[in-house]
Amino acid sequence: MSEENVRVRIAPSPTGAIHVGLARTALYNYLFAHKNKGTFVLRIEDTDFDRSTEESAQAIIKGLGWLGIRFDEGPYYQSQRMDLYKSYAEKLLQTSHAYKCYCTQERLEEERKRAETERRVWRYDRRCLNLTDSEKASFEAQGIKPAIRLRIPDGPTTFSDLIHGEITREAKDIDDFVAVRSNGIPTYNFVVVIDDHLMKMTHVLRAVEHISNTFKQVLLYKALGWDEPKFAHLPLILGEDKKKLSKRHGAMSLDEFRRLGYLPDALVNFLALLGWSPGEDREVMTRAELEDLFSLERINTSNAVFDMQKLTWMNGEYMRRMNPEDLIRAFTDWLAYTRTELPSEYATQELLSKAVPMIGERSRTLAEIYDALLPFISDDLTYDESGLEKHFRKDPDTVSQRLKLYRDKIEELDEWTVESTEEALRQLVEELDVKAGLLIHPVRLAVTGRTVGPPLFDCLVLLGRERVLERLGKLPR
RNA sequence: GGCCCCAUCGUCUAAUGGUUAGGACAUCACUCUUUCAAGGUGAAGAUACGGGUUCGAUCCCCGUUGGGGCUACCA
Repeated sequence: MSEENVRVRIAPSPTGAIHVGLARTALYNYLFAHKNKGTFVLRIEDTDFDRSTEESAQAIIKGLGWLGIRFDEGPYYQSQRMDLYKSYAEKLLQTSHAYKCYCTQERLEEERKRAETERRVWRYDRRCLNLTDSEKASFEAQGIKPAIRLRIPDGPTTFSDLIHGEITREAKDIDDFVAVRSNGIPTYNFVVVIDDHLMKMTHVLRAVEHISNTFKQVLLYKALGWDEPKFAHLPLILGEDKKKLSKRHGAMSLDEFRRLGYLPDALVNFLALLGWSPGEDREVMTRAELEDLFSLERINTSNAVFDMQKLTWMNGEYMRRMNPEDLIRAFTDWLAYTRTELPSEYATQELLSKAVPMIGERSRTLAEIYDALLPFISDDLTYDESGLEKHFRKDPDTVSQRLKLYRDKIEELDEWTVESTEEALRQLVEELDVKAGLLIHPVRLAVTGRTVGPPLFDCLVLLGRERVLERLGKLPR
């Protein structure tokens, strides 16, 4: 199924860190646009002057850029389009679809609270709906600036959602909401309609939390005599606690994922699968495949819990499929992004080019690579406690003796290679008539401080003879 | 509280008015292996409940329960 001249947008409010919910919504819009050869627009909804920051707007653009989500138009800033909105408010007033409201916020707040304690439903009581001219004049004389409210017409309001089907709400359940604040700044529900119309949006894909706003917006489209776009309300991404993602959920900002060492492609793939599935048991997909397979019809109705473990698994999949050069670049980019300095003495390009692919094979995030790299780029070893317990403390004298024997053997080696160091160990093992593991494990522990890592003899070569001899002589207790 | 949305393994999901309800992550075994990771094999694990409709419902309808969202002169 292909749509004609698709135009979609994301319209984030720049009021904080960009989190994965926004990223997923952006991704779906982006995929939908690409799939239909349409246009993807970014519009910054900064009508809340108190909370909006340019910094946050930039972070959103950067964050999406990191994910490889590019837009074809924008960013448009609503704060720069204020003049445009005025005439439409005026028009609503003239056609009696809206009215001026002089109620103070304090009074409304009070009423709301009272209703709450009395367990009554509060809705604006339309006190200002039928104000006479003289009443209005009196308020104006007192210097009270009016807000503009939309008059919700009687009867049910229905819209057809591409994912949920028809959804209806009765007029009594919709508030005469404020379209223009008393300070003259229009609100989200008002400008979103104007901009979506003016920008010729054909589809609005956004999270289900906007369903209740949609009724207000549909009414606005009607009042202004415009056709509405098609709506599709996406399921929410929930945290482990099954609540909507918010600031409370710590590691959920894009920046945080980047710091933790996740790859944008892996995150995109994972996010795509949160609320959508291509069927046929497909999971790991390239971006091109994603664009090709994506369709609104296969978006789910129910919310999805963000499963960090699965993301981590998928990230590992991507890391293992990367070629060495790309992996090294991703790793060094990550170092730069997190401002992680490597000790220059050992952290040479040469070492990185050998070590990173080897370590990357057994890591799931870039941060894990860094951690596993530590023994090779620093002489400040910390020894794994359970490793010491298992491979050393049970019989320290014997182990020390064996390590010393191995040290003596490899000190004499003509060449320092994976083969030669292994051959030396095999010989020693035979001479001592013990299992190879009895030597391998303590040696690994002594030279890396760890019980896990790349194959031992690769580690030895990576470290170089000098450091290996040094470490074999400096035993843990 | 009111309104709205939702309901398949712990999690992400697939499927059909008739299937042994499939896959993935996670878990647990076993295997491979110098460790770890990866790989291989296998195990355990779901149609929330109650009514209908139907020859037959996980699937369609209603209700219950549960979860979620919204309930601003935020978006």
